[in-house]
Amino acid sequence: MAATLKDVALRAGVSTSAVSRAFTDGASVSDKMRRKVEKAAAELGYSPNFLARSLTTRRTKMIGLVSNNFHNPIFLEVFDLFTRGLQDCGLRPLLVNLSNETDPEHSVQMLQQYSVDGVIVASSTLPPAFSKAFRDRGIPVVNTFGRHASNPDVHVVGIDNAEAGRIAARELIARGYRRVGFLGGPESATSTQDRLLGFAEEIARHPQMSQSHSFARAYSFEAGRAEMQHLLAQTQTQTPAEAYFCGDDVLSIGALSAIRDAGLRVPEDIGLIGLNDMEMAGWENIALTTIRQPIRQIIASSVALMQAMLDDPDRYPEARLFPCQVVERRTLRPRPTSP
Amino acid sequence: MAATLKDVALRAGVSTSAVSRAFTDGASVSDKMRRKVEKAAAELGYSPNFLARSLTTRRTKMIGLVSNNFHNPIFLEVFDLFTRGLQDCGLRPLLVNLSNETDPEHSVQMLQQYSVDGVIVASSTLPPAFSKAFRDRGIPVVNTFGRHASNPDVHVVGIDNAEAGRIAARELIARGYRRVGFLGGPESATSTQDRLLGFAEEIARHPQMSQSHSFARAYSFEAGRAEMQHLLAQTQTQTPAEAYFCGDDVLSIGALSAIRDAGLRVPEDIGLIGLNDMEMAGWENIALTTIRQPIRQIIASSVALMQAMLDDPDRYPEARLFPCQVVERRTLRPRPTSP
DNA sequence: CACCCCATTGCAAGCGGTTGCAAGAATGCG
DNA sequence: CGCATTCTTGCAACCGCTTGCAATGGGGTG
Repeated sequence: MAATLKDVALRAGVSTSAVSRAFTDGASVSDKMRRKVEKAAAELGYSPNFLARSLTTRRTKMIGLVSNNFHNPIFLEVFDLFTRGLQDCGLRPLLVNLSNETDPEHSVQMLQQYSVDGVIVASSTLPPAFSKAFRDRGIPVVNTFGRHASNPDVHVVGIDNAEAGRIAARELIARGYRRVGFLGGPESATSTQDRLLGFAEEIARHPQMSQSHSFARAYSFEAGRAEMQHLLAQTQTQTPAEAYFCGDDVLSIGALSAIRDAGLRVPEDIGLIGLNDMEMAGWENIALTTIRQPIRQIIASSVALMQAMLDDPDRYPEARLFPCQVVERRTLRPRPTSP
Repeated sequence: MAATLKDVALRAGVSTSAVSRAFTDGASVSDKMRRKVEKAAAELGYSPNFLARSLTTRRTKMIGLVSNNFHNPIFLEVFDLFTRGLQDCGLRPLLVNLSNETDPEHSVQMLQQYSVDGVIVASSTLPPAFSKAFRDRGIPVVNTFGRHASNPDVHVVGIDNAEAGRIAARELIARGYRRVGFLGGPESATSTQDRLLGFAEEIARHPQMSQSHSFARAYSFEAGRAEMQHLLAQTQTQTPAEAYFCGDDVLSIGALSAIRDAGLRVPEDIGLIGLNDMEMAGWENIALTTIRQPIRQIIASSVALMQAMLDDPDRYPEARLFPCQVVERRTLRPRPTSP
């Protein structure tokens, strides 16, 4: 079918090694030889087979990109940035969707069988043990959006989720809210746990504050909407919060929709603060006050870290955390003007 | 590093062929042999190297998944469905982001070098010639969301875009609009061209109707919003349309935001009909009337077609088109009640 | 001109598997 | 029990490419 090394060698009247070297930069080849080979290769439309090459070089330049979050639009940007970032380094993402995978171990094995050079786990809802499984098999792994504390064995890039929770809490406190709620993603996600932790801890430091917690079943609009509907339906039995910190913008936007459906106003009746600052958060009819997670930096850093690990797989694991900032729009009431 | 075939053979005291066969289903091996091999393999933690295998079998089970649309949330669902669909067939998507690739030819070559078994081009904004380039190199290709007419050489799965344009036109006509507008995606996209074609053609059949056309620079919220702002700003110099057919829901939603920002109401002042029926279209505060594109079916069919082509690469090219339906919500005024 | 050095080239042995072929083992039949 | 037939198994070549090693040859030096 396609021309092979041997075909080119034959045509150029040289050895296969010569051809191989002509296609390897940094190899020892004379200019004359290279030209001769390139000519023959061009005539045959030859280009080297990466997979055959990888057999001896032990480098496939393929990176497993694993996620289970295909319902949060921010992940479209995540995939965009990752694929472009990897491509720019000459790496190829092998995408793995773990959404309804019963057995993550299966994916670990599969990626190993494809000899990926490394794996990026882009998720905070997959158990830390999953990322570790790669490391245990000697495959470099970066857990983007992961939890650093629980996983000292694995490289983590993301934000300090507990700190993000604290920031949200401080923001609500500063605006004079008293009864606040945490509306998180799945309770099993490390990001949810940590955001809750920081949030609850900070609120608890202020005796005048009261707090309640609830969790959406996924990081998605629908889940956020459903959970908020649920909260609003309970108002007979318990007092609703004056403002909610939602564990992600998608949850906030879902919640916003539920609140408006119920005939309530934001921020007059209920305040909301999200996390991420997704594109939509800035839309006129949403105008979500949120905590901005620096996605571009996080992903650029993840890719750079992966590259570094390809050179030195035994690199000492590190956590790269990026600071978050509040982006004020119009879903929280204004801070009281100082007297 | 990892155990190889030979290691297992040695340990089990059998030939490498035996081990190879034990891991190939349908191969001629006795149960006893298989058990013996499996035992040794388990002890060594062996699993076969797919890439080495592919060298002789000439099947990598990798499928190039190429797109350039990373700003339309519908594509998150597209990726979700594709990755799961492919995984369920034991295929692995190698994701290629062509967003700002200067030279698509480069990607064609790269995918060839990785010996993908086939390529799915999920885009209507890439030139048909791109899909054809794969076919010309003997790589099975499916162009999902592609244009069938212009590309009789390539398998296409999607909708009949011209018909979708006609449906939109009929819908606007039936609701008594007179001055209508087409607000499409990039003019170079085949989907835009065809939707416009059908739309314009149908409108032109009604002498009482007038139409205008404009194009957003991309299929994204921002682009739709910008283009609508532009249209609204022109009202001094020309009469705006009473209703717009937007070439995609993201454009509609962007346009909606621009219209509301301008202090106008939908559908009272301006009507909108979109295309896709993305999740968000159903949200309470959007409630977009739109033409539903059956994404799940389209993608399931694309994957099935790809599978069929792996068995028979010379399969005669076909176009699989799925019908669209209008989903009525609240961005068009009601049909006049019959007298 | 003899000698040494180094850049270039080819040889051949892999990388981790698969597979056609032929020999050996097991099975069925009369 | 003998023989034909079907299963199993191992051998060895090969998939397409890389690379250590040794051989070649050209150029510089004294």
